[in-house]
Amino acid sequence: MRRRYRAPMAPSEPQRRTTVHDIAAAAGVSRGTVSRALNGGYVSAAARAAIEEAIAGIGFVPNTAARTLRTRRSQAVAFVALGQHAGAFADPNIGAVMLAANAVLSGADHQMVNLLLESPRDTERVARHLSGGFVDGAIVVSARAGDPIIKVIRDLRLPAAVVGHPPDLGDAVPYVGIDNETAAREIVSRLLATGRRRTGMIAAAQDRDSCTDRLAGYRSAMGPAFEEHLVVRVPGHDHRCGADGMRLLLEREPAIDGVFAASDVLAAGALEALREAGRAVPGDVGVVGFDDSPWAVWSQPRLSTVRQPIEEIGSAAAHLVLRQLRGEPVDPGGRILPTTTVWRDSA
Amino acid sequence: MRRRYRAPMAPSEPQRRTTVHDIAAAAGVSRGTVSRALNGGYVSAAARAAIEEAIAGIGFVPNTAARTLRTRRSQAVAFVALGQHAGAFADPNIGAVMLAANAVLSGADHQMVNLLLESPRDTERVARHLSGGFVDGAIVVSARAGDPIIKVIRDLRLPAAVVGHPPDLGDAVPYVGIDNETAAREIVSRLLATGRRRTGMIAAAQDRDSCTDRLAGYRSAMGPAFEEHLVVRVPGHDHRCGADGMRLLLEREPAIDGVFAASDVLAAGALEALREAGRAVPGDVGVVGFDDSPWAVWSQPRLSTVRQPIEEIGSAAAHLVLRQLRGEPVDPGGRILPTTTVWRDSA
DNA sequence: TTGTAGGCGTTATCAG
DNA sequence: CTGATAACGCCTACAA
Repeated sequence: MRRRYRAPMAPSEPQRRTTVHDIAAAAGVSRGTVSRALNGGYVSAAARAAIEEAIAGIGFVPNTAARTLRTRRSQAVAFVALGQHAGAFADPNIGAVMLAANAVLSGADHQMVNLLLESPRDTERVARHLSGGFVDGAIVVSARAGDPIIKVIRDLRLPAAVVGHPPDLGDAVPYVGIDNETAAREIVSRLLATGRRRTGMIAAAQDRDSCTDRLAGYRSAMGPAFEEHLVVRVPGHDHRCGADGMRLLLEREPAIDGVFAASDVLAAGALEALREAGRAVPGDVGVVGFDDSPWAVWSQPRLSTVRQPIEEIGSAAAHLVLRQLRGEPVDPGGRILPTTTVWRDSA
Repeated sequence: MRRRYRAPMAPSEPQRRTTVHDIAAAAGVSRGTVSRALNGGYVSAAARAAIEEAIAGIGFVPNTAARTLRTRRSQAVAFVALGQHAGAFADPNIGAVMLAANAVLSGADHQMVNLLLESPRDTERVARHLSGGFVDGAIVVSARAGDPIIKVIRDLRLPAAVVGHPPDLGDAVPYVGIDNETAAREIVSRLLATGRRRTGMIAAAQDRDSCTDRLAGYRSAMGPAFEEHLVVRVPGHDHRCGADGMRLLLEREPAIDGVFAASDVLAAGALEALREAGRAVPGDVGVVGFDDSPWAVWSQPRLSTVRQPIEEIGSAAAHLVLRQLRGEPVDPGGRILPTTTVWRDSA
């Protein structure tokens, strides 16, 4: 039952909102008293009651901008995601980090604001936001070497924490992450221990520390058996890249019997290519991934992979920022959290 | 090469930042002139040059809080995601909407601020943020009937747009979405046209309009053939729910030869259950999904599904808010964007 | 074209 | 315990 005509909505003129002033007048006290009542200072029971009644009656929400201006604190922390091309927020890892960080910040009564960086134009505007007192601190995820936003944060001395550690990070900003190299070495070693003779790797673009480190771990596990042509590099993290990478690997080394993919989604793509090629997994070829993402459990067969303590990473980053906000000293450098190898059916 | 000892970072005392005042002094002009130079007013070439030099020399970023307080505009728009339990931001649909909205807002030099709502505590704080002049407008995604944040926005008369339309939305907030019912009817009809006799549906929890509408579309396509026991309801959108739902359906109706899943991820789960049960897809059972998400193309076989114009939805929502911000009247009610049926291999 | 001054809504200081 | 009063940093009449 759709109405035939609906008047366009009036151009929204921001209605005047009630202020401390109004509350003070309604309650018959001074603005100072209202402010103290709100922020937990000494206020007589009578005054407090009058103020609460006034607020209940005419409603009141403190103006954030004014409060921020005065106190120099916004009670907000930025969650900055460097999203190149596609959705950084769509990455399940980042989503989980975000959720965990939000929970911690929320508990400390801080608002998490997500800032998405995609274009240079974004960078500039986000830099302005960070500099302009919009937030008290920042958590940065998926930064690459040379990301300008890191420099902005450092110059600003904005309390911050970085998830992962871009090579050029330095000591000015603490970070939290995992030991990608060791984790990769462990799972590859385990794969080799299942009797594989020719094990390759599907590696991703090398502009992020996690990628180089995982490759290093593979190399170290392979030891003298390492051969350059067993490593294919793919541009992105999607299953098509994984499939293409696997096909290339099969071409280069038809006798391949093991594959380490730099992420589960790549491994899932590899499974597809192997299926096409008529190779059995794990019979003919053992496959392992990284991340323990939804792909890992939905794949056929389910992937053996490395689980990162994502939630812990998110909350550690949040705590790192909060600690700085409270003025407590924090050790520079990184917090490395432990990973676990999850052994399933693909190897 | 790890240093053995690193001094803890000094508790960050927010350094004093340079203000218009400083720039004015350095450039030998008044604060008013500096402000005008920044905001495009009449300024002599000489003054402008001096000001720019001063800024280049000592650096300057306008204080957002002060500017917001004065102009009553924050140049920021909230992207509010009602994330129940798990990551709303992990949902690829929401991620894509977000990206598209960000692109539009970014082009209009507005900052998109993501606000994540999970707990009641979040709701309260986010309401405060929206009310407190932190943002000029809001885009709301995945709201359900009765979500308190909608009421907050309505009461505030905050320029906003809702993605999807919770049943109790009313006319105060414009929305943008798709016609779930028609889209569902179309794809189910097409499935039926492949000669299926017993077609069931895996439906999700009914607290969201999209779910009820998709169910309605299925029902309408089925016509007199509709039977209550052919519909199973599952609590969430993950592939396990899909698999469980499919198993239940097989149990209730062993002769089933068609399934409409309310989302691709559910359909993917259904495929798994069908594989277990030894049913061929699409030979024995035809399966269709909804969303055209990554699941659809990675499944074996690839899913026939409904594609939503996600990017258009995101940018339409952003434009809706921007238009209100510019004071232009907008028609209340909804913008319904067209969907397309994507026919692949699963039916 | 430029300088001056008032005020946006809060909180904090300081007398009462 | 409470009430004035002065900032916080910026923009914008208004006057020069």
